[in-house]
Amino acid sequence: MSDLTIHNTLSRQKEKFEPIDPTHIGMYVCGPTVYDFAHLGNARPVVVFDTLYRLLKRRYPRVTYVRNITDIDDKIIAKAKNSGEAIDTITQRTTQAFHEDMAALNTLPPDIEPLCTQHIPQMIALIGTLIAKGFAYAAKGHVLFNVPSMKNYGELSRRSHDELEAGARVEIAPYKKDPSDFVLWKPSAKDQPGWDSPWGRGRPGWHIECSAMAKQHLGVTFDIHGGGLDLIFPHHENEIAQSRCAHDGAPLANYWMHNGFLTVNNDKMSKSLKNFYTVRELLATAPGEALRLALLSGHYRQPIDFSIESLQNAKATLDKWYGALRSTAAARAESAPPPPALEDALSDDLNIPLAIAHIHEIVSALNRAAAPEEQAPLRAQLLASGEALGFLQQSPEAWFRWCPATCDGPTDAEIETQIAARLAARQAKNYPESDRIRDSLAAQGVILEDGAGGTTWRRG
RNA sequence: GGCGCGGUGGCAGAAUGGCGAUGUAGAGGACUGCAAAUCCUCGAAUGCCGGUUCGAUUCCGGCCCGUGCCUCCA
Repeated sequence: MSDLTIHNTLSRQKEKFEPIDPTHIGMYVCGPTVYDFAHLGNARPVVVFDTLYRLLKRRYPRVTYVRNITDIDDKIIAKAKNSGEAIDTITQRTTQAFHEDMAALNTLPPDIEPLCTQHIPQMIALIGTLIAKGFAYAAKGHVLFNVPSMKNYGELSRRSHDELEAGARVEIAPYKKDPSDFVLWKPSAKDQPGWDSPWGRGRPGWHIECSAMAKQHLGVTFDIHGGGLDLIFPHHENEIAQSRCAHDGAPLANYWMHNGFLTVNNDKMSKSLKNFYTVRELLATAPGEALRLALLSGHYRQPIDFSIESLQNAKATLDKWYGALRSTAAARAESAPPPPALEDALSDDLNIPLAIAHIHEIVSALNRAAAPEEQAPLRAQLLASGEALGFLQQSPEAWFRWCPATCDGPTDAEIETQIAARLAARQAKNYPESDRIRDSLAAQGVILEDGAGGTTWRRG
């Protein structure tokens, strides 16, 4: 197996991955703020880092994957105020929906999924350390990180302090010592959730949670930190500042990985632009696996322009893959590891499009193979390759019977009855009648395929 | 303004200092009662201009076009 290389945002280059401890890899990925359904852009890093997680698990004996849930945030507070719902109700419901949506995309759950609200003491301790070491200060109920106090601030995003000031576009709070200082702790009004702290009742700023939870679950320095491109600045930059300054300069993570954006009609998909699709609404129109393939069809660092057409293409591709499995179902596949070509593609900074091309080649070979003993090893390769990328884990029958949420066509049993009637007509050489049945089903979204082993069907 | 990313067949999308994958769409054929699926065959691409080089899509420079970040963001 070839070396694993990773594009490290710190160096803007591909680097050979050298784990801190080859027997135990640590990975942290920023998770959702739970105030609303996940949109497809939120799902991209989850799917991408799930694929990396699967690769790491095959290459190393143990991997700890941590993905947090941000369950305290001003957007959540605002949502609760507007809707009249309790914050806990919103965060728990949204977390559950997130879990359901991500499971539908065939993502494995992380090993640890910490909640911010359960790590307040760790955040307070970290803030205390930063104050004690002279990197943070309290002012008017806030605690702020003093950016000029850190010499190397800006290494990840490659921004100098001067550039930050030049680009400042927000109103600068009067209690800040420096315009680029950011909040570690802020006061809560009586009607806002808050926790007692040495600086009064308040709540954490956005960035401190990840520093505190990463330290708690992965230690001071760990291997890989992932997230979307837009988190590089300010979120990850500030995480680095907090953690390094609290830990005498020790790195937070050795490798920083960032996925590219998802666009819709070439515009960034975002809640503020209101041009987003939620995962949930798309799952009503297409199988989760097709959504996953659409999200993985481009390299993880490149932008992906999502469209309904790209989703349909992904579904058609999976139809072909599952079709190969269905037509060779008689050849029992033993289990096998994914082929080296696929592992090499994934090990080269997660070249998923190339890995998918290898799957196409296996499918073609499987379709060409006539003898069961020839098919069996190819099936094994196909199933293993699919699992490596989070595909092909259901039965072909289940795949082809998938129905959208609005499914109002014939039931499985009705289809079987029609197929039997058509078979009788065919045997009587009553082709007008058999074609009428087939056309009738086709009009209802059911496609029949006559094969050597009988007639199969699928919902299109 | 500062920092950054990208431009490859109709579309999607890899790779590469020398034969430019893969999928899809398209054309033809095999198979089929007819289809569908599958298989076979075929046509089809490196934004523009320079430079380095025996050779550039790849490296360098310029230009054009698109796009992201610069304290809500995956």
